Amino acid sequence: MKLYDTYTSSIREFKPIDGNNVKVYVCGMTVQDSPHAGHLRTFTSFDILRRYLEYKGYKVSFVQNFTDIDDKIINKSKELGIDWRKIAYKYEQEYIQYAKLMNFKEPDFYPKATLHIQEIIEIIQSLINKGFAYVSNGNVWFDVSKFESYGKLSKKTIEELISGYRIEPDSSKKNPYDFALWKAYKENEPYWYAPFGRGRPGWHIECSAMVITHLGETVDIHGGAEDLIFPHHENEIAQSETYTNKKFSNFWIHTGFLNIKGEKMSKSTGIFLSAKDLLENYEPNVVRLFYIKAHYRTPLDFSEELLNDAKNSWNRVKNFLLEYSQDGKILTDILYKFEEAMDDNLNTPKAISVIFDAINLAYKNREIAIDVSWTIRFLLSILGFDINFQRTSNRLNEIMDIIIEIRHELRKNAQFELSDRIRTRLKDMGIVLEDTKEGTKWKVL
RNA sequence: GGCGACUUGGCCGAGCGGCUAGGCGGCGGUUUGCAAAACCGCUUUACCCCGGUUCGAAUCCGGGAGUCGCCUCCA
Repeated sequence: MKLYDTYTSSIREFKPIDGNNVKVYVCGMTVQDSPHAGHLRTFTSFDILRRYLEYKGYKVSFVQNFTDIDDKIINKSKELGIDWRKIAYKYEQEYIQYAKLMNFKEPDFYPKATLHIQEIIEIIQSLINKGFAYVSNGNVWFDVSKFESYGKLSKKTIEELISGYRIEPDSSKKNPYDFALWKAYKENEPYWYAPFGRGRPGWHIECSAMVITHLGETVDIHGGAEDLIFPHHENEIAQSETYTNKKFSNFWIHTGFLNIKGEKMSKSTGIFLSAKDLLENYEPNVVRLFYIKAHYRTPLDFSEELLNDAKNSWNRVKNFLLEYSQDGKILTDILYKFEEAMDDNLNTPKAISVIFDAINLAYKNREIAIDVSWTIRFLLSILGFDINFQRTSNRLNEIMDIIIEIRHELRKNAQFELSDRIRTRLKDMGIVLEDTKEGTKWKVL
């Protein structure tokens, strides 16, 4: 299996460091606000990475954090007069709610920054002792000039960074590109005691602490969306590798953005679609299909039209699976093509085309349809789709039997107006009737 | 300004030097009481532009144009 690695800017063969065990760390949400559709795209990509690695037989340790302390959370707390912990908890729970809806496989652990303050302090103290960090006005800064390979992930040099620096540097820094490991206490802000003064962790350090605590000094895969390459992941590398003297991650995987009209979806610009709005209007399977119809590294534009395309595509899959819902056997030639696509840096658009090819084939060659359907169900489950959509109560089955029986009488007597009205009304509430030669079939959309 | 990614038919989107990608939409037909679902056919020489390499390039090389991202918080 091959994966694109940002660090080497190349597609490389993936091999776990430790036998069959794969350690994956994904940078999760800073719980400062409700999740939006862009977040869901990113985490869908990593959900599929994780599921596919497991399908390949690896034992995956999957950790995705919550950063539950930062400037925006504190500001919001001040603004609303609500304890910052309550705000963080609220958005954390919101994220988990949507993650469940999206059928993201639950991470082995959801660590939180504020539960790792001791580990953070230990790392910072070590960096100070090693001479890579310095205390200034109660802040602790990482001295970037000391870390030789700074910029190697984002392909930047310190010189370039200086020339491009666009904001007023903090006066307590030696160099404008030094970043905060620890922020000095300010009035009315949360703080913890540390040997170098009370304050709170800067952004970046919490991830290093959580990775090292839960997965170890070197992980197989570290990921996030592409906006994390710089400075977040660059800084994680600098502080972690200085602390451990070991390579921090074997692979760096970054996902493309979800855009709206070509512009990056982002809370700060106001251009975004909330997870709530998205999932109220489209079922999770459709959303998932929409996301993975594009490769995870390419930018993807959001629009109603494209969501509807995905919805119609999904209906084709669903219709096929509902028509052939019996147990069958796995067709290995389809499975092989699917694996070939997925092994190639998770080429989900190609993998989906394998599924549609198989459906087309089955419709033209119905004796294999049951096995094709069975195979597709298997493939969809690897991709994280929830295919148990036939859940209907016995009560509903009985009611539908009665309705269909009555409609049958009506149609026999050519009372089409009435029978059509029943069909239309049911369709409005999401129950579709199909009058076929073999009788009337129904399904819940 | 620096660095990076991208540019494929009406729309989305694979493609990694020769072999129909796939989906959605549209049109016509088969089927149906009408629908739905499905099937068949069509949607005519798709690959940003200009050079080059090659028997052969959407695919490789050079140049140009454009879009987006990162360089500040961001999935």
